[in-house]
Amino acid sequence: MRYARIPDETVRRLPIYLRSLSYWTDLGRERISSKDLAESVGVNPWQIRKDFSYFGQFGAPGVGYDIASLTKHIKKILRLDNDKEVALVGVGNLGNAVLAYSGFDRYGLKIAMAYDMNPKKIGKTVEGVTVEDFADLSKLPLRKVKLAILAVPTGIAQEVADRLIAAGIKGILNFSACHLVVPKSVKVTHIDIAMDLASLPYYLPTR
Amino acid sequence: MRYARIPDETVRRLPIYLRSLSYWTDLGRERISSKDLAESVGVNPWQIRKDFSYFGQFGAPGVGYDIASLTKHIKKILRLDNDKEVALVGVGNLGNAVLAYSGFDRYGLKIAMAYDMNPKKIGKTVEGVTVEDFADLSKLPLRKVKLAILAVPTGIAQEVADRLIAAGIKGILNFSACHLVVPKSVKVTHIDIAMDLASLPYYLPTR
DNA sequence: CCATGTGAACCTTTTCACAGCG
DNA sequence: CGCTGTGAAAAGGTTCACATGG
Repeated sequence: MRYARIPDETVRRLPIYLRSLSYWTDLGRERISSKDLAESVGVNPWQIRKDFSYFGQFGAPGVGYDIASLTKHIKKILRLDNDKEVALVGVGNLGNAVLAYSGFDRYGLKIAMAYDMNPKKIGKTVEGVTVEDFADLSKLPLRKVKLAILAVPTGIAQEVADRLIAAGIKGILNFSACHLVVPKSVKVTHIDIAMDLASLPYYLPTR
Repeated sequence: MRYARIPDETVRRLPIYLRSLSYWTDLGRERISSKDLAESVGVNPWQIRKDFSYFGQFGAPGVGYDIASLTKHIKKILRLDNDKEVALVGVGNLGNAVLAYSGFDRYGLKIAMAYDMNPKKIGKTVEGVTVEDFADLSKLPLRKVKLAILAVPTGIAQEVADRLIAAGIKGILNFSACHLVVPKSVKVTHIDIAMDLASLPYYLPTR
């Protein structure tokens, strides 16, 4: 069943594997078994083997997976093989945290530009990125950026999203507390910190 | 099938409904149909009706749902009916953003204390919360806090998680880039910004 | 008549068991 | 013999169609 449709859940897990593989690479390891990889990411070994089976044969039976080639292949599947620039919109508290975050390199992702509407912020350089005027969003197509991180107040999120899409953005990581209405050709991933926290109490022991 | 085991996916969606309901409440609306609610959160009407059916009968056929009583009931299901205090560990860029985030009230959640190991930060007050010494984590049980947000560097995340659990924490929102190993009685929700961004390119149009 | 509640069908994902290969 | 790859079974979730009730 090689290269058949890959389940969404598998796609969601691939970056997790990638993160762990980069960890093992840093430690100088060359091969890893589904069992060891499973343990380090917190899933079952057969889940991992099944996931990898969707995109061909990889491991050597009796030996395991070659970390370097597995990494390369997962990156290709996820289209992370070429470095990608990402635009950040909204340089408030959260935007600053995103700019300071160091975990993007591993995936070949780079926050290459930042936008804000506050005149006091425009022109300043944060973490090596100069904050540009929100009004210049329309010039985005020139830079061929396809991904954006939306870290603006909820009230203007939809409007900003519309403008991002008009500027050619095809993938949005949305931090604001609202559902975005977008064309089918645009993929939105949503992070709502409060919401994630809100589902925890349900799982707390009742006592 | 009332009050039978509620699917995890339904539990995950309940806070989304809650968020939308609070929006409609603010607008002064009293009743809402599954169709309207569905539209405002981006799911199907029958999904919503099915979700609600797990915990009893609510709506009035031909009329819709009473927003106030529905809100109350969802909060009860999620155990958000009593206000809950949350401990934040790690007051770096991300920790600051979490402290400044205003979306917790809606769920009856409140970041009531913050911890850091940096002497320069200890004692300072950020967003009304005074940063305490990391070493005082062990005093946490006295405050009956069950939830914590982990916003520390990846390298020390597991160690800090162990200490949180030792201090009686039962639910952790983990922002660090690693899988936490915890006892079954502890629930961990994981947010990895880079990882969420990393799965977007897969869904980009190939052209 | 309109909108809910739900059994049944359908689809997706996970788990299992084991064949196959170095 | 150890570990991968995979069909098949089981579980979990979504969609549908329609009975029901104000």
